[in-house]
Amino acid sequence: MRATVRDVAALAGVSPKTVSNVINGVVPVRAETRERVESALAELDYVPNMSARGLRNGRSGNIALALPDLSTAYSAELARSFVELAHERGWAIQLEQSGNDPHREVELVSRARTHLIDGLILNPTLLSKSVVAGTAELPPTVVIGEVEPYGVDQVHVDSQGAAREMTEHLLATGHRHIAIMGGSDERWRSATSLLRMQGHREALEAAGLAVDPALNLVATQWTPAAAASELSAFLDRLDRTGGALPDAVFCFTDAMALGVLHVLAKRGIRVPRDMSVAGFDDIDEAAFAIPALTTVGFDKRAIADAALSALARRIADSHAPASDIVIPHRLVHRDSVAQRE
Amino acid sequence: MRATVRDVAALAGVSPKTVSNVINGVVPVRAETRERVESALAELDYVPNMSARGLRNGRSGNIALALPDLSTAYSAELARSFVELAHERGWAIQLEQSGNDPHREVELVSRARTHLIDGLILNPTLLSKSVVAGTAELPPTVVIGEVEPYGVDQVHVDSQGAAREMTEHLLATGHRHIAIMGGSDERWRSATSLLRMQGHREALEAAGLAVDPALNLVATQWTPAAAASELSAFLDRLDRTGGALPDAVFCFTDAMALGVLHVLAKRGIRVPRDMSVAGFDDIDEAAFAIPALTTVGFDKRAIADAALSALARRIADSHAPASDIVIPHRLVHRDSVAQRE
DNA sequence: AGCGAGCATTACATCGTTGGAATCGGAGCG
DNA sequence: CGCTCCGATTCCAACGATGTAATGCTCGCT
Repeated sequence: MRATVRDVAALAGVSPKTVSNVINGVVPVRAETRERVESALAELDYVPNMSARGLRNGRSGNIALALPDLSTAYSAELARSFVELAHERGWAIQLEQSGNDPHREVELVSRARTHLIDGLILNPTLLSKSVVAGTAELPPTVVIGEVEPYGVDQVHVDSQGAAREMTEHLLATGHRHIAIMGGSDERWRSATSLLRMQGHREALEAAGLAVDPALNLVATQWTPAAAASELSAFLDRLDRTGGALPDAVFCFTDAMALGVLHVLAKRGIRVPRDMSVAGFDDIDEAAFAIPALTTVGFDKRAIADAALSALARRIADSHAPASDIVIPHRLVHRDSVAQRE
Repeated sequence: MRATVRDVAALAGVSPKTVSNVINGVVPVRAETRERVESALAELDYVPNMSARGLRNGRSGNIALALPDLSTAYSAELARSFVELAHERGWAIQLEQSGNDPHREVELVSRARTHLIDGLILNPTLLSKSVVAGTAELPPTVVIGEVEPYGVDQVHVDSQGAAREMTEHLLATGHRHIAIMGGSDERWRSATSLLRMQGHREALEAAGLAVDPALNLVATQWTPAAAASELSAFLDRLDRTGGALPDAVFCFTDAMALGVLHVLAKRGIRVPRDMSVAGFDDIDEAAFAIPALTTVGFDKRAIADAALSALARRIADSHAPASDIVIPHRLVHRDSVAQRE
């Protein structure tokens, strides 16, 4: 059996509480006593029982990380940073998947209590104001990504600004017919998508160009497969109608850009010579795409760090004002965008 | 505050234990009483406190999933399946990263007890027999991947057989100088790598060919970046010495294949015309590589399912004989391997 | 030596749940 | 009518850690 504080106390010749004091280090303990206890701890290989500790002080040491689709590279990179940084703070990460299912998002928020969660980090795609507001008792929650501000702590990049910059860059390099992959329409919409569309539109309008709705490609999932199939359908449509190719595709995630690059390569459309492609996220694979992907980069570790800090603050003081932390981004210039004549 | 069994009991006019009996359903409860309790449960929106339950009966409902590198696509896909399937069994997944650090692997195994873990699913790269054997009290553990059999439940694909088949396929399509990416040598080794090398060697020898150690490319991490840099160094070496290009590269993971494809594209070495490339894992991105990657596919969901079943069995009966489940694989033929005349 | 101050340590109770033993109530039997 | 028996329910204790209040100890000062 595992050693308990009682065992350690007996071995060190002190009371259980003194052992607890040594471990937690808040109450002062005489140096000599501490030493005895510590060697007893080591000898018995004591590991605290988190259930008991959690029961006593209401903390489990677990926080949930809920991501929309765990199988994407972006999720993986984010999860990695979270696990590493949470560890440094003595937290373990419980992984949850929200899917693109709004019911699941609601359930996660309301049922988070089931599994000993001290806090919840949520990356919603669809979560709307009412969902969170409607829940009486929310666990301490930090939202990654951009949603309507509803008084919850948020950490995110400036999607709108970044999209505007990328489109400005495409315009500056001579592109005039820029398709977007991952747009929203009446069939499918997400907060992130809308913001990136908005930034894109702003850049176009500032340049005196109109938004062409035919160039808004909607992917119901932000995966390579969905993007590939959407782009194929689009190109087929162009073939039939004899429409002109766009000179660039701005993909709202790198994952979709990979699907786009694949389809273009397969059809003999050369990137960037015939068409430029830009992404968003700067996932590890982006640098190894063919050609290397020009994209919007930001520090995923910084997101995790900021989110965990915000969560720690929220747990400590549930009435603190909601924070809204913006993680800086930058355009990462690689080889998939070329200067047009 | 959250409602407790006491609150529910008071509302239903019964004792706490009766409430517990209703919830757990092992001890018979009169239908009329059960109804009263159940409506009280619903009214108070009772959620059991898992810390207390865990303290009482030693179960937390959490299992740990420890993967070597969480940022890879393969890890992400696996994690996704695990999270989904674990949920169906009422478990939550706690994510851990073992890195390629053997100390960390040891620590995970021995310290797993810290965080209320009912079981551990471990995907070791380096874990050796002694590590697990040396630990006095192992939590119920299932190993994903192939390691020396040391009496622990295992779930894995037949790496050796799959590698042999892939090399046979490359030989059958006329390749004669096959480099491997992800091999082991005195500097770096992993069980998986050694098995795949072994399968590769068997195929070569069966065809009467010798293994050329110069074609064994070692990547200290199985990432696109490491593979790209290793391949670049190799090609530079060939340039200097005027050696002949291999006609194929068999990458021991798809992630590395992506790095390899990128380097080849950048150097103008056409795939598959000048050189074939094969992978292993069939990650989602493999179908969207340029060209689409020929690889070894297997059902990641089946791995998760088998591992969870094995773990459930192990938790129920810690003395059950160790199982060794082999997940079937298949060659997935795409466009990165061509017939050499 | 005596006394209080102040720090180190202990005893006890408690967190919420659930095994196990004890108890209660009602049905069945002599 | 009383007794047994059995199923349903209750009571009690325990899981392990820790906050609180009480106690013990040492030291310095007179």
